Amino acid sequence: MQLQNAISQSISQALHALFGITVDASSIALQPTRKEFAGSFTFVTFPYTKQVGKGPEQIGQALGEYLKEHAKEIKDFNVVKGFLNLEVEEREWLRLFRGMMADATYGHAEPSGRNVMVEYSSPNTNKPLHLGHLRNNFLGYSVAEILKANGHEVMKVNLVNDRGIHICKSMLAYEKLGHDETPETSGLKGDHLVGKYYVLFDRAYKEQIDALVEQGMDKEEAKKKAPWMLEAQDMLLKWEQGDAHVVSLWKTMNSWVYAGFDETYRTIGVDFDKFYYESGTYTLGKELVEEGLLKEVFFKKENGSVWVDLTGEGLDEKLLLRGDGTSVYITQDLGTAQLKYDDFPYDQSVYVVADEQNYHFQVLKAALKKLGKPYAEGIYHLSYGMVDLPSGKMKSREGTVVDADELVQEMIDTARQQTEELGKIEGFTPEQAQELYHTLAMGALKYFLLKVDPKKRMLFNPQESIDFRGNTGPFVQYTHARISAILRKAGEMGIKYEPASFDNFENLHEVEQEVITQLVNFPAVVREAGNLYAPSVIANYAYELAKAYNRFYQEISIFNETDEQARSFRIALSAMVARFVRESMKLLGIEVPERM
RNA sequence: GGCCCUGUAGUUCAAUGGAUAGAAUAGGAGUUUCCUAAACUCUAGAUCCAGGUUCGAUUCCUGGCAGGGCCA
Repeated sequence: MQLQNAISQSISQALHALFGITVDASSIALQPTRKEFAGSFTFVTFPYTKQVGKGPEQIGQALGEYLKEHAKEIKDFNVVKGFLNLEVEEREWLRLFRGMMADATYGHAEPSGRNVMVEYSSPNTNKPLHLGHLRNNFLGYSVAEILKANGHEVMKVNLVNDRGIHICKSMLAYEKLGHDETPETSGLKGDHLVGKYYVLFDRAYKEQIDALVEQGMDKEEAKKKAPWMLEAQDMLLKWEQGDAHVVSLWKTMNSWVYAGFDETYRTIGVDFDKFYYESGTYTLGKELVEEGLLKEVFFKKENGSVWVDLTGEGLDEKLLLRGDGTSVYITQDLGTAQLKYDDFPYDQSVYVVADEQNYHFQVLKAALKKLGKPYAEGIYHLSYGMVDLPSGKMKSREGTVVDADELVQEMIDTARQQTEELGKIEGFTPEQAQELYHTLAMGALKYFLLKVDPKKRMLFNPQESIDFRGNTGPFVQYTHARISAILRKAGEMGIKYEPASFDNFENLHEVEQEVITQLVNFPAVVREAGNLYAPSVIANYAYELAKAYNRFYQEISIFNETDEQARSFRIALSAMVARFVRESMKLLGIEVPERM
């Protein structure tokens, strides 16, 4: 990065010296040179033709000559149309390379002094996690890691949706049909056990609706009048009144679910600094509504309901509190935003929530702004699209969901099968092999879900989507394993590769320079990923780096090299690639194996 | 009906307004006495449509079309 800044500076000077125009160096953008042309960085001259009063080629030529003469970093140049391609001196690449070797925190920003809260996962407690939750969890965890690397203080929180009609449905079905079965007696993971009763409720509920419709009732009416629905609603009421029996059942069933979630979270490698529970937050927000009325930014309608007028913001009028004084979703979200801010005064609050809530978050942010809350501006909805299956949309009630636990297990089985077919587990203990399968499975899955722009819907094909070849997690992991083998061998042979061991080395191969170019990009990539909340930027980088290295690995021999300086340099280069691959993958929540 | 998001090779994904639109996979042709072939090399194949802004548009604007979502 310092290299690009230096070159931009030189171009700025050249523009002034040659043409007498003043262009700030920070506004001079360089782009990577396309690989069919010689050079590393390209400066586009088209935008300056009017100011300078010369043609794009002329400007390029003049700039190139000036830079070759005056800028010590520039070795040579060529001009193609309005594109000035600049070649960088080899010793400059090596200087940069030595610089990153000496800097253990290369790519990590200094502490920013900013607090960022990242809320993600936020499951319902009536059923187990599915594929869509995995996208959420991986995104949230990765974004948190990326923000940390950008120097922010990060708090990861999980707002568990542990109350409401949905959990009452599971509870009711359990009371009717459960026969006191427990995770222990059934052998089912707690969240799956509770999920089973959610499905059973739905099945019975549908039958009851059908029966009522057959008796001549209107379908909408039947949905409201079905006996189990009435009972579930009654149960919710009792829960709110603190009924001992209902609360006790609720606690028991939730504890099963939490045990199940804990296990899944551990398996997929995500964690949280703090949990919030909706049962503790659902009454919040009413004070803020009152505050809004006092400040006259909210208003009351005749029936007593409270609204906010957001038509000035391009939104609608939005209900904040019902006429009978009961909350709607947005009410508690207002209160929870305040609670979170009181707990951890944040500059940014990231909500990792599916894109069906886009409108909801616009309203939340706008309403908090109306209230004049200092934290409103920092609210950011990290919206992501659904994960579709080849058969279409996942629907939990129709049983077309991909269960998270099952999917992870299938991935592990696939990893085992592939590894065994390739005969790659010689010398592994059974425990090591198991660990490797898990690492590969999670690497494939996380990489697959994170390499895509979050806001796009994505397609998941269980048969085809998870590959271990090409642009995949295991490809990147494989690169790390290869390098690990090289470093082990270097260790066995007692070969040193600290900077002093290649002091006089200077003849860089093209592929070696390519690799260094990728390495140099690392800090800018981390920053960009942080600014955009985009793990995909990191994933693409890790892939490009691994690919550049594999090309190098294929073309250039390390241990057959007779020049000791060159050999040491190549080992050092490999070690640096391994380091950035490891760090990039860590930002995605993916581990890398020493061998595979 | 109003608002929001998305449309790129057969398929799954890339591309701060820049060059001949990149990858992967599937297809075709190769690379193994040499550090791990889960790799590498070559080949063929795409911007939903119509306008506009610009030296230059996959990208920005307008209007369609298609898919998805939200609000009544």
